[in-house]
Amino acid sequence: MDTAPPDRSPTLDDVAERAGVSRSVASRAINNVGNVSAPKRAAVQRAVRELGYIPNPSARALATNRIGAVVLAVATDQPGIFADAFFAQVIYGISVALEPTDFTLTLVLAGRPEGRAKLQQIVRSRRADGIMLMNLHGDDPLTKLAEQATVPVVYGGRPLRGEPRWYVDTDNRGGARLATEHLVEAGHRRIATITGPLSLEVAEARYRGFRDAMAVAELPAGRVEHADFSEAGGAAAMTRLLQAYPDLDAVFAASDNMAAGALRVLRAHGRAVPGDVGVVGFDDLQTAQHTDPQLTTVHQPVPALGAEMTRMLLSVLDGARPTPLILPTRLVVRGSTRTTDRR
Amino acid sequence: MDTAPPDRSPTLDDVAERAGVSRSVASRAINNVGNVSAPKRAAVQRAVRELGYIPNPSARALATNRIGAVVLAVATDQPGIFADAFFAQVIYGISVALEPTDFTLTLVLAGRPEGRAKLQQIVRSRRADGIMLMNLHGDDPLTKLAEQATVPVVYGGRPLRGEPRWYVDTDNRGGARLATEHLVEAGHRRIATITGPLSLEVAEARYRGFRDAMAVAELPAGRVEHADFSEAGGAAAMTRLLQAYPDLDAVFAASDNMAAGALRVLRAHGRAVPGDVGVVGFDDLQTAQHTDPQLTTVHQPVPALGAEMTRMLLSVLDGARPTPLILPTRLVVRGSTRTTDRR
DNA sequence: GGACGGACTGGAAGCGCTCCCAGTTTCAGG
DNA sequence: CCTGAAACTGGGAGCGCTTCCAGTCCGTCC
Repeated sequence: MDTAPPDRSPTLDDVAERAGVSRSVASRAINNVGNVSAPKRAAVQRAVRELGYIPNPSARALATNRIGAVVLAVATDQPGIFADAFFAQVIYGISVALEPTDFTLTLVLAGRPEGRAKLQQIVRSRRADGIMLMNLHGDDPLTKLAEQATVPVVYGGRPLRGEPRWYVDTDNRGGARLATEHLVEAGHRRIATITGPLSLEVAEARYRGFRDAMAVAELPAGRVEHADFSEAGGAAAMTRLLQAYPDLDAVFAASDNMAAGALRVLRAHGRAVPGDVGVVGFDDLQTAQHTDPQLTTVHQPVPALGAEMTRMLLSVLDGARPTPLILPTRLVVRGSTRTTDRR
Repeated sequence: MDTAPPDRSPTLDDVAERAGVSRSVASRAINNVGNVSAPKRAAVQRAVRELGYIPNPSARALATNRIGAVVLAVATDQPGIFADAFFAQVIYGISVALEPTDFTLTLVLAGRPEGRAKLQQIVRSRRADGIMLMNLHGDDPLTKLAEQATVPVVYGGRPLRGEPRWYVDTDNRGGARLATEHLVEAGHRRIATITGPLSLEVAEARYRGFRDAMAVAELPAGRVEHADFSEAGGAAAMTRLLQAYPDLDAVFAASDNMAAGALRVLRAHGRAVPGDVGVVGFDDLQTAQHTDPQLTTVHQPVPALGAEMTRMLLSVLDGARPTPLILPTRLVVRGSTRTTDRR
């Protein structure tokens, strides 16, 4: 018997020996780089199959300085951000885009200092070939880390200041504008908005889109409360809005969660939706379909966001120099807004 | 000037040279293994600091055959499973538990064949030191993979058949029992249930808990429809239930999403909740608070599930032999059930 | 004072792979 | 039949780290 010892997984040398070629030829055959004659290539492939050979990634990484991993870093310290499906959907998109490749996804929650340190460690020690960075707040120290990184960084959403070289974003401004225009068309005039935290570019952009539409419609855009994208925050903001502007007849909430909170408060105050007050959200997460009435909202392609970030990063790693990408949004009309002008 | 060339990150040799010791001593000092005198240890630490030395993980992995990564594999092919926050919460728990360690989290969606192949690749090539495996269906081929794996596998939830050596689960049966008992105590007698797919142990366990409680209360447990844990599936099942058992006065749905769907159908059929029909869900995800009325449900500690899986895996990697862990559930009473017996 | 044991040390051998480069073979063209 | 270029091959030098082990140094005890 000359079967390989079963307690050790086969190495490239084993493959080479079995195929009757040198290690270099085996390596070249396996990696599909040139200069291997057809018969030897076939012999190597056969040996690989017979031995069940799998290259050792550590050894390969050591030799090539390429790891075969990308990291998704989410810059948040609040568990709440993981309370809805947004990031799950992003991750899903990334995973699908990564499937046909040999890359692996590493996940880092870079909110709290420990997580940041970890990300820094990963980046500095080259445990990943590239970074996807999401949810940066205005003055986030991660921006610096990203700038100094020796591996490419693709942003998901833009940071508040500066324009990174590579990013994928959603058309937040356009979407917010769409939502507001929809309310205007339905005959609403005293439209309020609940924004997200303005230290987030996405919140800022949606607020700007709201003001764009209001300006075009020549309506006052002063009915504003700020919240934190959460249901509770939305509810609190709605309460404040009702107190400050009891005459409001519509609300554009910059997230579905906040819209859900607003809906709850409106019902508690006896305001009918959409009869008395129209409500539009943003995101089109599952939540939007669970509210009563179901939420008219702006759909953004969340898995596509993850997938496109991944594709962009991979193309950069591949030497390409892609341009930033803005994904489209669209309005999904459900039950929380009237579709016809009643006045 | 004899500063290190800036284009190359410092290696262990650089550290050793600067500290005036040999590479071996430097290595031992850095890894805190014995036989290094105090002054040399201090010298090494100083050199590490001054040079900003970070060990190269690939080289270390190659030499030690330990990678410093664990993988979370989610055995699903439906994007829907990522539509709610469940897995996001698990991931959050894992990340937090991993933070104080040097381990990194790799995520694999092992639903579709490509993903499975990838997981297999990762396991066989030792790209990870251990696996956390979730959401196994009854006859999932991954079970085999897990059995053959040379690295430890911790299950999140039990597989339908067999009892793995290491797992963390939620007390699904007890929770379902709690939920059903609650309905019984509120005076309901014609209680139906909407189960999850019974190829999932979790669905099976919750169904069993329901029957447990019904048996104790000496009530018939035949009002049953099966669904897929989703909102739409829950709605469809509710429709079927109403048709088959128009007299039902309560529903235990095995997930919040299905309960939300049930709620929607009940309202459409003019059944008041909780007046005419009491509804209890399971999970206590965010959804449960967004429905109208808010959902009485069984709370399960999802981040803790992730965290405990992680801790268990790490302890196994550390040589310990922990026993399986069942996390407690508790009933959260909200608006979808009456709290007092009205009859 | 010499021998012995324990604490340290550092040279060197890998871990498994890639890739440079020198050498060999092949073959077309003159 | 010879020459030179092109195609292919395989030896070997790393990549940066851990760890075995033989050796050195020291203090101590008889």
